[in-house]
Amino acid sequence: MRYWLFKSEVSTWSWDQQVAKGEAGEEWDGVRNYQARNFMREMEVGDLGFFYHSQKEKEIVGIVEVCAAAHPDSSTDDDRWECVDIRAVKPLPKPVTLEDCKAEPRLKDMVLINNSRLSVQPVTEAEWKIVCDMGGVGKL
DNA sequence: GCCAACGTTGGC
DNA sequence: GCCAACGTTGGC
Repeated sequence: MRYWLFKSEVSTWSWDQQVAKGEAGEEWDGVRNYQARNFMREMEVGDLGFFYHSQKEKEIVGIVEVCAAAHPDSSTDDDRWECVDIRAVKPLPKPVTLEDCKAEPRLKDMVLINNSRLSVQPVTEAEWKIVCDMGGVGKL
């Protein structure tokens, strides 16, 4: 079981849209970055991830679960690109902002802080627990 | 709206 | 295979 972080601009694909897809989930398509794609290839069904709103809100707003392993990205004919499907699990009772993460010394190595441009990134188990605590997430 | 960081492209 | 030019992302 591994942990991840999915980043999206609200105007492109928001948490609310993700929630509206319900149990079926939705393709995390449109990723055109090799590093991000490689992480998606490593994902397994059941892995959990944070859903992060970039640019305006800059906060982790919810938790998602990988519900389909990597497969060709249906938004392009280019077979280099693959994506996974994710479904919303639950929102964070208290969203954790980028600022909050920067203020927490134990999160200083988070990829989110150190490589802000990577749209799909790994999260360590320790980081996962800290952010869940900060966000008021109870049992999943 | 600006700019720094980064990834990709293409000429050599 | 190097590197300059360019485009994109995302924090500020």
